[in-house]
Amino acid sequence: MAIKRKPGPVREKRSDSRERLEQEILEAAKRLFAQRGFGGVSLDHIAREVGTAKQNLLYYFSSKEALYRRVLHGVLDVWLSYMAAITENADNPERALRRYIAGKLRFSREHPFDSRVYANEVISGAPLFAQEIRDRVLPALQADIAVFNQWAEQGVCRKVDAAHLMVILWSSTQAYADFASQICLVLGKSEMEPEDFAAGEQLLVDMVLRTVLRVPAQTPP
Amino acid sequence: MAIKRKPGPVREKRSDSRERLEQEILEAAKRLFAQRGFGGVSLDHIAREVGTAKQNLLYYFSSKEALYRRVLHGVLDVWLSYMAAITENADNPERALRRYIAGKLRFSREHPFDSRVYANEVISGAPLFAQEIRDRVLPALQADIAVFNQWAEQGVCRKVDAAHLMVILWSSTQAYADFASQICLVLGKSEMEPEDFAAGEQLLVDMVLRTVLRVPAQTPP
DNA sequence: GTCTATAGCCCGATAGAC
DNA sequence: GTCTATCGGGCTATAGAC
Repeated sequence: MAIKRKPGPVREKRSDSRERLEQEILEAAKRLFAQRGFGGVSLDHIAREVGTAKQNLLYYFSSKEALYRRVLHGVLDVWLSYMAAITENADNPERALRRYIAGKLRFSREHPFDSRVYANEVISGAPLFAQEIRDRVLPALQADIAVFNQWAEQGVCRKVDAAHLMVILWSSTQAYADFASQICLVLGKSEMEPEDFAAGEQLLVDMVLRTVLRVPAQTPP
Repeated sequence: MAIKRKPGPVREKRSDSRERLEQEILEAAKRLFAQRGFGGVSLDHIAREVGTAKQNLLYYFSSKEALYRRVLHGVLDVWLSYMAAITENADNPERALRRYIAGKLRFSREHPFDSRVYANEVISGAPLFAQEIRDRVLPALQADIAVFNQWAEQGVCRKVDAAHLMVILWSSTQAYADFASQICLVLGKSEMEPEDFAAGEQLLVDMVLRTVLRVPAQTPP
């Protein structure tokens, strides 16, 4: 049966398994880079984690740095996918802020390794990442800032320094992933539970709404 | 003159120069560990930075890890020295919070490398540092939390989740050191200036006082 | 696509002259 | 205390058999 040897299905199968292994490599690399940083991880570590040899990693990725860049790129995809709440709810400041904070905290809970890889790279001065941050993160942040300023102009919100508000929102939500080990020590737990994220979210939402909204719309004393 | 050869002065001189070089090594190591993490720095890098050979580093410090531990210990000394504002002003919540935030932001501005070394270590799960955090940071944090709860009991402040408030204060102030490269991109500057720290401080103080104090005591609309 | 083998380099650490 | 020399090992990356 010639059909079995047709390029189509065969290529597809190969491509599928190739893609699956590639994905496994990227996941393992992400976890290790998150924990030890680029310089603290060897291709050998990553290869052992996925049960193959390091030479195979260099078949799928042209170099260690190329692998790291692919990890960074994927991290940014995930990061950005959690950040659209403000522009999507530009007609409703309270809902926009609530959803933005909830989304960023969900990102920290569901993707702690992505968060830490991103943090490591930014702390290092983003040597390999500055351009991608400029091209993909900055436009999103500036759109958010524009929405804040629009709210202030329309008089529906108090005028706040939107750039610094974004810094505070971004860093405090990200802390629940990046600094989890320290938060656990403070809370006296071995790992954070859903109610801890909920408590952080409630406080942060409270702080932001009190500061930004003209009409106090929420929580009891 | 035998006095010149007396052990006292000679030892003191040797000890002084030894201490000076030791301090130079620690400073250079701190800067490099802050930027690249433990695994991303070699003894050679550090030695070149202070103009000596790596073998000399191993004369002053018994191993790379021992050097790193000494850096961490020094970082914690500095970090803690900026954190006493709350317990020192337990009689005046507004002043305590204003000074705490100002102090932590001053730490970020004056000691960005210390801040980043600390952040790197915590992101990695604090493998070498958990004990020292438990022994030195936790007591300070718990004392602060106790002061918050005391304020709430006395009725001078609203009841807030003090642990999560500390997380937000800590992470957002630290962001001005750790994530400076990204904040600069957002602000469109090559480096942050005093007025940027002032703007962040003003917003954060505003948010915290609005949330914590019963009597709105400060800023205009 | 996955193996073995290996080139070529850099690493942390030690030994010993001075 | 600082130097040269060097060990043993791990590193990224390449070459080539299968």
